[in-house]
Amino acid sequence: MKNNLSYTEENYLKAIFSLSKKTDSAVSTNDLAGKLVTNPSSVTDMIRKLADKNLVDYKKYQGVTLSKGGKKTAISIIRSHRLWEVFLVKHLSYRWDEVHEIAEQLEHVKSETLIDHLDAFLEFPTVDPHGDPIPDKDGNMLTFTKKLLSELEINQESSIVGVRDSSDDFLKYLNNKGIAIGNSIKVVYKESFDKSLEVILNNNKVLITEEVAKNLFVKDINLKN
Amino acid sequence: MKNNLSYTEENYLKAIFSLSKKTDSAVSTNDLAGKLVTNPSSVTDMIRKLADKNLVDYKKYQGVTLSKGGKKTAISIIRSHRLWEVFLVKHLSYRWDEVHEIAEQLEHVKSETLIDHLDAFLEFPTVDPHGDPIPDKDGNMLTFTKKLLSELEINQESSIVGVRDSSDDFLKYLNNKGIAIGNSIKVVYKESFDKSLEVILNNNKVLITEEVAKNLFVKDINLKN
DNA sequence: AAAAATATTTAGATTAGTCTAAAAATTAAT
DNA sequence: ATTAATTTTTAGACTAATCTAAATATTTTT
Ligand SMILES: [Mn+2]
Ligand SMILES: [Mn+2]
Ligand SMILES: [Mn+2]
Ligand SMILES: [Mn+2]
Repeated sequence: MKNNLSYTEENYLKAIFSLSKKTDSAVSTNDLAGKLVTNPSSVTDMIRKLADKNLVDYKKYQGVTLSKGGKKTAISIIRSHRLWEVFLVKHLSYRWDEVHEIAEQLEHVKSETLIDHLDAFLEFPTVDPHGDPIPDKDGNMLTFTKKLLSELEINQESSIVGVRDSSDDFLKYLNNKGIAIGNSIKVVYKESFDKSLEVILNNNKVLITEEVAKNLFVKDINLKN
Repeated sequence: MKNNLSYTEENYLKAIFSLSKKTDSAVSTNDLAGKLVTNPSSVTDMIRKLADKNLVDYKKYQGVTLSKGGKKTAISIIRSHRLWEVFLVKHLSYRWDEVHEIAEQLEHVKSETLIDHLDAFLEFPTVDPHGDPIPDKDGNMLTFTKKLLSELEINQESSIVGVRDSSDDFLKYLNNKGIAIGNSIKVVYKESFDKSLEVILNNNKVLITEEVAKNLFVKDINLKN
């Protein structure tokens, strides 16, 4: 398990993982370039390099998928990222909308033992401050069932478990409105005209626009956990 | 204060700081190359770059010194390094001989606020696990007076405050012998034959070789603090 | 099925940091 | 004060990662 990948290679693996989860198929050069804010030609170069290291499977013009090893590495970086986010929020008093950029750097620190020590110190959290599941030592993570707030049935008791849009702008917006992971939520009225929702959030009646409702995940309590 | 130096540039500044403190004069190209385990020619290149950024003062064949800004930056990286070391030992249950390499990476994480948050979380420690002083927010640090154990007067009560050799080998040795920062120490007999010392360390009589005595700093209690 | 549009790859340049070998400057020894 | 040894700089090459522009391939539209 002596990987020793560069900062850049690790970011490519993470990006491929994240994009392939959405579409559940090979990731295109252009999509990857978009995600990493670089040029398609640069992506081609790097994919070749990762393929040489057996971290991805790649055939010209066919897109790229993670190999078994590549996926394992990607997951371990995601684990590192999310644990650091928990640390920053729980112990360094950052808000959940402030931690992503710092975690982007911390996730690349190389050590055989660091992340497991951090995990223990944090008492093995299972979700990060944005509600995303944290893989354990072996790469397993909760796949709790969730749905968009916009799809939640009326009068169904639920709670906020994550965000679809994790841009700084959106997180800041939520923060201003006092909306956070773990908040209880129930839709009491759906306005058909503008698709806005009247909800009870932590016992307060609040209006939620369609745009927001489409970017908030809530727990789907029809299914266990 | 928008520095944005590379990992490498930061390491050069740290190395220049550390070498210039020892000799208290301009640092030679060769010494720097030795410290950074690189070639003199590479050092010349990098020094030029740092001089262009006004981080060092440099004239051909004359060695290099830190500018005011360069020194400030160097100190802030040292602050970061030492605070992370405290974190790793105090909260992630590492031993003091295990933390240096990880801190070498963590010290370079860029954030306006991270280190001050960490400092507060750690409750503003003034020394790191190796007994080295931690600069505060403004770059001030304790300059407690210390001397080598080999120079300590007989029967003088003192305590261990640091190491001169901070190689892994030496730290591991100390760890095995149960010698750590803060331990009380008193020399009861100096053997003239091999320059070994008989000392009382934490109320136990122990034999210390010259080699070890020359690499352990003890508090010089003749002077205040 | 050909043309047009889009996606991807190739070719060649660029930058940061490093390296080796050779040249020049400085310092030490005779 | 020459010569010799050492230190430092220059010159040129190399790798990783990126970029622009041009060349191919693929997909979509007609
Ligand atoms: Mn994040
Ligand atoms: Mn997150
Ligand atoms: Mn250290
Ligand atoms: Mn230290």
